[in-house]
Amino acid sequence: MTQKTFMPVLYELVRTYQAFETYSAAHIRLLGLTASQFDIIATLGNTEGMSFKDLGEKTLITKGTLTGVVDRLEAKTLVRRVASPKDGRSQMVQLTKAGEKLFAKVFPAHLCHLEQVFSGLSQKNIENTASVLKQLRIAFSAASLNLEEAA
Amino acid sequence: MTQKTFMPVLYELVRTYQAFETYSAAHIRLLGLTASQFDIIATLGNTEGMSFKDLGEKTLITKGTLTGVVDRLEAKTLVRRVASPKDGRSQMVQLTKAGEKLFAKVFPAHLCHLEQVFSGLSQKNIENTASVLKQLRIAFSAASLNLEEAA
DNA sequence: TACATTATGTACTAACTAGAACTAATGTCA
DNA sequence: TGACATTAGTTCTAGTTAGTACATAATGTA
Repeated sequence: MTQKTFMPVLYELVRTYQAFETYSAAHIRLLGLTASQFDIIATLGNTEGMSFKDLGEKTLITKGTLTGVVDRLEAKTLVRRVASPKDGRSQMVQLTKAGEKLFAKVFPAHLCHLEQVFSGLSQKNIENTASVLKQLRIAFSAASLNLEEAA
Repeated sequence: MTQKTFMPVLYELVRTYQAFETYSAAHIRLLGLTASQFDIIATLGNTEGMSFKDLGEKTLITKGTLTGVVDRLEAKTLVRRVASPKDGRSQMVQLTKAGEKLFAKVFPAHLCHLEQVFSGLSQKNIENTASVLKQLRIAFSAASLNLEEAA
């Protein structure tokens, strides 16, 4: 490991993620949304809405950022904030009628766009890729935990 | 493929990249740099410098962004701009003495930090992960090319 | 119950981001 | 050579990003 044999896998991780992001975001932009806005619409679709906390965990958007993105979606009247009846600190975020309508349009369209990427890959290959990525993700989680414990 | 069986692999790609980014950036911040600044310092280390174009391709930073990041590194006197002798449009970016000194310090330190992630993974696993990621990246490139050709 | 701790969301900052419009320099080709 | 297209880098904009500090509300404990 002293040969830094892990560099190629990090290189590929970053390049592949970037390739996904570029491919995906370009299509989302044509639909009139940013990648973050799409993630939120997609996450809220077919739900009763959820708290900022849950929404942030699902979309990987940190809370400070999420406030701003939801502000802009609210300004477009695609989502609304509703005070949680259970917790006075918590705000629920829900799709509006317009948000649901947009979800019904853009979500399938974007899945279709993504699907084309995988037409040349076997089911087995796809499953295997997900599996090895998960192992790598767990290795990062473990390393992060080690740091916290040391602190 | 109509079952959207590719969703798990995209989920893992995004989560794993995010885990890497969070783990890596937290350490880089302790070293007094941002992730982008580190990428540039690391790319320029042990070179004679390179053009904005080459630097952008290696670091995956687009040119508009790169101007700003280099501005800030220049303000810290870690890099300098030098007009290309061959091409009047082109600027070369080089590490200054201070930049080289910082490179010599932070680059090994960060590699060491990253290395710990891979201590629990076999060499074979690491190589395999890089290989399947590359296949996925190529699938994204091919899909992007299809779009360009259609246009 | 009173106090301390924790959790939720917002405000603010510095920085990054891609894209588009722009300037200046280079390359093409008729 | 002259007109045209392309390329390199800058500028500008709207938006995202993480982190920190903060106000408010909920929870745990004495």
